[in-house]
Amino acid sequence: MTRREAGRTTRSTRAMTQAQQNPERARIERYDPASIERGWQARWDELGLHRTDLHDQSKPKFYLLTMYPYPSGDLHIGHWYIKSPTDAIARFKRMHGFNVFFPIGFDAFGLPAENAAIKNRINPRDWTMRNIEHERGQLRSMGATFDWDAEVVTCEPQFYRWNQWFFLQFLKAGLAYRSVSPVDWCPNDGTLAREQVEGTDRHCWRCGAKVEKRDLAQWYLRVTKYADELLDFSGLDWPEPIKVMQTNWIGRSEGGEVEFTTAPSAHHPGGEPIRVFTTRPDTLFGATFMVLAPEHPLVASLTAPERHSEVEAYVARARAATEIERLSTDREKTGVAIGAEAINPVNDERIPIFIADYVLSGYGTGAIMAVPAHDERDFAFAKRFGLPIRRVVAAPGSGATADPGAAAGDELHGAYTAHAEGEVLVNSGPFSGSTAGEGGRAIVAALGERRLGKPAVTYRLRDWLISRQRYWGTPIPIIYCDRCGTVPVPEEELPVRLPDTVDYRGSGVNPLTHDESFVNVACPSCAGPARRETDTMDTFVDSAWYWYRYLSPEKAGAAIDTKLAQAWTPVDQYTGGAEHAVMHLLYAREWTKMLRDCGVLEQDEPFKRLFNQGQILGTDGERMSKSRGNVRDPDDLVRTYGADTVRLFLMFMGPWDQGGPWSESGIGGVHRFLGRVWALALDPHRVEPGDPSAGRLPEGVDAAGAEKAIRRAAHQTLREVTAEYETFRFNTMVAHLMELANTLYRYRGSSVAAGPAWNEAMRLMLLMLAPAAPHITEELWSRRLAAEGSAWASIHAQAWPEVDVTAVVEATREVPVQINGKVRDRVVVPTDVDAATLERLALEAPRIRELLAGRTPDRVIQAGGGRLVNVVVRE
RNA sequence: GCCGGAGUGGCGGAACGGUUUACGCGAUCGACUCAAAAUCGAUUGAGGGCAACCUCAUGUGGGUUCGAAUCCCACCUCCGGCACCA
Repeated sequence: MTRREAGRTTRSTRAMTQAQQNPERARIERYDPASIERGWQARWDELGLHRTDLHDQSKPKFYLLTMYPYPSGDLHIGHWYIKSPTDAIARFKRMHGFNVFFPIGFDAFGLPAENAAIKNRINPRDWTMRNIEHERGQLRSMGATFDWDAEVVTCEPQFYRWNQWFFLQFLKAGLAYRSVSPVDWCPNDGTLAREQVEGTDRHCWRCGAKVEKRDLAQWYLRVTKYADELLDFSGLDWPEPIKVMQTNWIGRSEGGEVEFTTAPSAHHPGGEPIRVFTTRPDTLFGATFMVLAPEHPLVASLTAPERHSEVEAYVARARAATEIERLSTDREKTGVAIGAEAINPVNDERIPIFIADYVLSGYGTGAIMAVPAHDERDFAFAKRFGLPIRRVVAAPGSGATADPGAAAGDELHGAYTAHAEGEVLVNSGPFSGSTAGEGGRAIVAALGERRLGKPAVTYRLRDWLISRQRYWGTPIPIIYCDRCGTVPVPEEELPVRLPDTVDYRGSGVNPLTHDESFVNVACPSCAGPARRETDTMDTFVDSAWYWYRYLSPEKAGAAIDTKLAQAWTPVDQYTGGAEHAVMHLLYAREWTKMLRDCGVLEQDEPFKRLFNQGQILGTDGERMSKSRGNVRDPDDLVRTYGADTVRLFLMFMGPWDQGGPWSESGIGGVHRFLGRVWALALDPHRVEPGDPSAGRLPEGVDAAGAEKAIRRAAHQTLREVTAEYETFRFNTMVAHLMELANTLYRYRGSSVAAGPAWNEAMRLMLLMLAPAAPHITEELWSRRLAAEGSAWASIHAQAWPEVDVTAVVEATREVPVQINGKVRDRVVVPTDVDAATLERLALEAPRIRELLAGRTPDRVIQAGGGRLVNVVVRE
């Protein structure tokens, strides 16, 4: 026992003795979190209570992961909202005998560091490291049981070298590739990351300039390969909304691919195939024009000479327009004819070809057949440009028939897109008259025979663009040589380190591009002069696998200790915000699948169970952010109330998955509750002067009855609270503990106070509260042990208590009696009453007899095995 | 526009189809105190009644049921995501 411990024991023993001898006068010290929390945090650290032996097989493992923070400088109350309940889960699981691994780290690469560096002329690394140091202190002040030995900081070369190594594996496996594509570009600051483009008008976050598109050679990861597999969530216990969002993001769409050909003309020989993707092959006869994306590769060669200037102007305009402008549905359709025609393979009809920005180059084939009668967008375009509209699907009984003249498009006020039962094809040559479903399949089959069409599936999911024109990220390990082309950096030369000195030249341009010592390098293959890739990786790369690195953060020979990964992953429980639904959480799944395909891992999925806590907003209802000035600093709250109160308040506020605007009006109530627990534990005999019934047992209750009631309350609470921890219903968990405290308060100062039942209840109270409020419970636990003369042992190393079912049963219970569904009386009956007796007792209840006034009930219903009786009587 | 989620006291929120409003905040009153704070106790959905009690209330309107905050249909509002994806 340490000196401090010894001192504490003497003090607390003395306080208790005084209280027992002189209940009227004795005053215990008040609950003062500041004087106990630091001490216990240091003690836990010393003892290594939270260091996990990953090789310990004697206990079942539990990998608990919470999303690591970005070190922006200050954690706000929202971070605590995620982390303190998660820590309670860790402690709860440990008390259940699990070997819990609960690591933490820092998502240390990213834009704010560079932004601050440019503004304040400091190195992004120094800025980041200083913030991390500060946040470590904040996280420790919370009293969380993070295993700091496993900490991972992603901007360290020992971490990011493995990003590079993975990239090289992906390159070998054909999962990484380079391609020219349009990226967001700011005229002042150069290329922007996706998150640097703000607002619906898509402006640069730093200078406010309009962002446009530029073609750049970029590195991609071939994640679309996993589209179908990513749609499979079987075996994952994830929130339904996240699964829905990912499913929509992946956007699988089934249809057919149809090959049109270009018609010969004065400037073009024709015969060039143009493939289109459609989900409505049944409407093929209704195609009256074709639209290509402005970026479609055939646009230049197909455009008629006299149309060139107009087409080029349109393409340039489409390129400059912001994406939102382009994609906005309420904007009027624009486009130009390119002076060429396509031939529809089903009827050899020649239809004009347009380019229009409502057709996207990145989806399907970048070309569509336009069926204005059955597609709203095509309809709007046709109306605008005066193009024919031909109806080819008719609802039964609509009057439209196979007769071509009967269904002129002019009659339509909008596209007919509904799918009515039994709708049939019209104006569709040999397919007219068949139902839409059959006809569609028959059309695809007919085209298939001529090799002009086939069933096809497309996805909205795109490959992952990982190139960022930024300094503060993982350098992409590639060298460009004039003689050898694109050469990967040899694995043994990893890591490609970020240079320590950074010269921003006062602008946002990637400083790596003008760092000669970084850029100039000898080609690994021919030793001639070559240049390094200066792009770095998206920071979502780091978070796509960081939890594997926690298992062996120092390991030098490999990214992941595969043995430990096999034993410890997938993660059993992941907690974090839903804002990462389709970014981080999807990238993480993709990365694990890519690692599996490269033979690094065996598992298919990273996170078995996921929980999304709600988001704490500012008092203004907006997202908390420094720039809005609405962040709440947890340090202040901890100074005022102590970490236990803050932790408990965050759990008590409301359902964990809900969040909402920050309001601390109730925090005093939670603090008061802990003060009451403190008083119950240390001063059970006190008689409050303000309570007329204080110090006496409730009317008509003897000591034995009181003890029984106390035990019942304690064990009932234990039953509820255990279930609530398991299902993360922390708000009602706290409420139940408050109720138990209220119950005990009724017996405070009475003859049963500090008696056997009371002591048992207090023991359970402390154990139940321990995961949520670890400091106060540890303090009271240690005093309790000292008072008993037992050796100290941490409350957090205790086993979770068992419910004594015999304590919970009651001899009698109260049953509400309803007449026609309205409660009119209650009867007290033996717990084991049979249905017939219950009915008789219910009908004999005074109010019931009075209200029935001699009438015979039509029915008597007993609900829930006799928990309620409803007497039905007709008026 | 499409896809999710949510609407319960003055407020945060409880409630396996079965006693609506647990727990907490706030408010009012009382005890302790010279006083205040802290602490302790009581009351607190709305309306009516001296009372015991009665009536009405879970966004709106219907429905199913002995019984609906809960299930079904239609609508309104708020929050989140996607947004011309052929």
